[in-house]
Amino acid sequence: MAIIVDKEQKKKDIALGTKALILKDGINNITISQIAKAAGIGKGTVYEYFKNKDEIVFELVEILMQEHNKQKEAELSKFTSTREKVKSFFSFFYIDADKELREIYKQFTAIALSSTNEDMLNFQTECYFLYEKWMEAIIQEGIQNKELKPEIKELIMGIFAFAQGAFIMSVTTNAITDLQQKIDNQIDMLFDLMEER
Amino acid sequence: MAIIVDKEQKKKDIALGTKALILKDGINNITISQIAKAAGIGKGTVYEYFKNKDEIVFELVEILMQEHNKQKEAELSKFTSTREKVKSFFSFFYIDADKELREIYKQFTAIALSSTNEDMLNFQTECYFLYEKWMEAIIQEGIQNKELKPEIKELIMGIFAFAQGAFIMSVTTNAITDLQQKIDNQIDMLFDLMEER
Amino acid sequence: MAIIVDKEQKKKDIALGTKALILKDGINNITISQIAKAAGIGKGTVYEYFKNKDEIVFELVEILMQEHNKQKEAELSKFTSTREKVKSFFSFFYIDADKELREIYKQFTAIALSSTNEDMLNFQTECYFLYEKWMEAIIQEGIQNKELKPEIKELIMGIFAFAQGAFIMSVTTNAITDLQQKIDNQIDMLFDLMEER
Amino acid sequence: MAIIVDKEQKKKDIALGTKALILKDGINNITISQIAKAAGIGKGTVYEYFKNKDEIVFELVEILMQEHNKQKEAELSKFTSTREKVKSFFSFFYIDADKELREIYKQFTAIALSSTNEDMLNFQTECYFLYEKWMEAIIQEGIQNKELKPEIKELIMGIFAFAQGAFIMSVTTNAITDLQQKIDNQIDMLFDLMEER
DNA sequence: TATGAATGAGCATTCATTCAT
DNA sequence: CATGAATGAATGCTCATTCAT
Repeated sequence: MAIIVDKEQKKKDIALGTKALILKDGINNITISQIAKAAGIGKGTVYEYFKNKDEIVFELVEILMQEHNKQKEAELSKFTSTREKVKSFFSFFYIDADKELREIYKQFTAIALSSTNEDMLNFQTECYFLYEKWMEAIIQEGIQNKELKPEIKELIMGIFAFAQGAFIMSVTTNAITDLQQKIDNQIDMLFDLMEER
Repeated sequence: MAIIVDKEQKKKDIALGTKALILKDGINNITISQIAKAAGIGKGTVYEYFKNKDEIVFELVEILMQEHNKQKEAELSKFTSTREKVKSFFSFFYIDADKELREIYKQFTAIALSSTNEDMLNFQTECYFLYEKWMEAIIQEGIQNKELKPEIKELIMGIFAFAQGAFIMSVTTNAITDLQQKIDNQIDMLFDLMEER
Repeated sequence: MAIIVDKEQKKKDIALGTKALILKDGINNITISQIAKAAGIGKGTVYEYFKNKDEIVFELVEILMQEHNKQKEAELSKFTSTREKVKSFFSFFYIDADKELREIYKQFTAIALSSTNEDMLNFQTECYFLYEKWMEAIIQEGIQNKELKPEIKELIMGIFAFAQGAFIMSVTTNAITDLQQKIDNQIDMLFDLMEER
Repeated sequence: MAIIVDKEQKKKDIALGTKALILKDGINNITISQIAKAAGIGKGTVYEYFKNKDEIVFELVEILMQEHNKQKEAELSKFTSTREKVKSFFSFFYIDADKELREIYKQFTAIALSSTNEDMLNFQTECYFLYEKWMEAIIQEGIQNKELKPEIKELIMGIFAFAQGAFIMSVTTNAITDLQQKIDNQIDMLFDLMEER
């Protein structure tokens, strides 16, 4: 009988093993050798689980995202007001607990911007729609609770763009210092418009 | 004196020579050899003008930005209302005429996100402040014209972040289709709040 | 006893399973993984039947050759004249029915030419002698029938070399188009010399 | 001023440097590293002169062939009878002086047989036509000298195939020992048919 | 000042074979 | 008997940078 291995789990282990490497050296500067060593396996073994280097990064981002989403979901359930939920939603961009994930998100965005890879595009689109639906659900709940006026989702989607842009500015310049305040302000401004009075 | 000017001009020529290459193959996929050939000079000569490959990209972006800013300034002077001026300001992110520059901006942003280079950070910060001042001037003018309520610049700066984020989403996903409308809507929404009635 | 037959049969099955792969991708481009999958067994199991990859190819060629020889023998019995028998003998190099086998023979010849393997040499020598004896029997029969003058076998062996060389030229260049005609001509020429008049 | 290098000469030097390696280890077993070392240059430098590994082998074969052809031409001029010229022509396949070249020819044939490369096919076709023309010229001369009956070239071309095939048999089996005699016999037989009496 | 020849470290990927189960 | 997970050696090729001329 052959050795039975939980392939799915091992994939995850390998991918997660790259996390520390990416944080230390950056996605572009890690080698398959390093990945294999970090996972405690041979170089060839990596290719038993992943077709190529890119896929490892994809897997890692997917794992971390799911993990993050689970935590975020729990976190959001603690808040009752929609405003607080939304603020909490975007706290990813500034809270200390998400620092590492943010660093990976940053690097991943860099790859997305320089890549013409179709898979990358699809992956990012999926992510976008996932968060969009999530946010819609939050908003919808707010509307049903009579918290919010039945406004168009366009406005709330604007916060996505704003938060993303503000985050990028904050990491590519020295000009943005109080990212949390900026994001919260924007959310407050929007909610002041959207809330039922 | 003349020689100095020549040297400066040659730097520009070399950098501008890379533009077509970058648009065709991407910054990450062009070689010093190609750059030298495009500029009609030897590979070694490139290093007489630039310390390394990155600097060439910096120079190019700087040149293009200045050029773009000059055009934008002329363009803005055509509009009388502040709202139109601001809309025109952000039209960079969608008008066809800026397509090429946008592609380079995209790639440059990717570099900025993955680099930890101090020069890069400073360059981006400078750019940010330049545009911030510019926008402030526009807003200030609107206030003096009694067009706008003396609102905080924070709001208008929000559009920067929004536009940047929306742009990045539009190029990294398939989810954003009507970028112009989204940006214009956001501006309109903001101006509806800010305008004197 | 039954088990031994089974083992021998399984070896054949595995080897025959590679045939389609070789025709599709070439001997040099197929992997043990593919071979195992084609045979419906595990990679490790392949090594229960063969010492290494080369041996599988040997086995296949041997099987196909025997198969081919059996068919050829039946075919030859249909002809009464020695000339026709000889022509039929060499038809391997051009008839459509042997196209696949020819492709494998071609690839096998490439291996033989680049290998210094002793087994390979012996295998090829055996094959040579087998065909030589066969041809001798045909010629001998022709002599006994008073069809042929008791000529030296050298001449007829020359056709072997000719046919082989012409075949190789036909597959390594674009210069040889009518291989059948060329081979038949050569045989006719030789028989015109050899036949009793 | 740049360093002036005779690129064409250096290409030749690099290619010729691989000759000993090929004879020692075989074309398939030499690495770019070895080639570079043999040429006394860096690995990268090899790629300044050749697009890939295959091209180096092509270059070598071309050089050796031209060299061989030059010698052969001189050699042939020493003979007056067409029969001797033709025998000398095919002596390549057995004389000791061409042993090395023959080894390379053998390996190159192996590559040709296993490759589907278009360039290889064209190269081989060119070679074939070159030798065909050459042989035609020799035969034509024999006809004009009234040495030969104005026979079809087909017959003489048959020797090409024969010699090639006999050579391949001689190196892939242990069955052919007196290759020279076999080839000479075949030529004699043909000339006995072709000569004016 | 200008050149371009030379470099060599660096890296992703493949695959025949082994061996623990 | 059968397996398939694990391996790691092996290799072609790239390219920013240097430096002799």
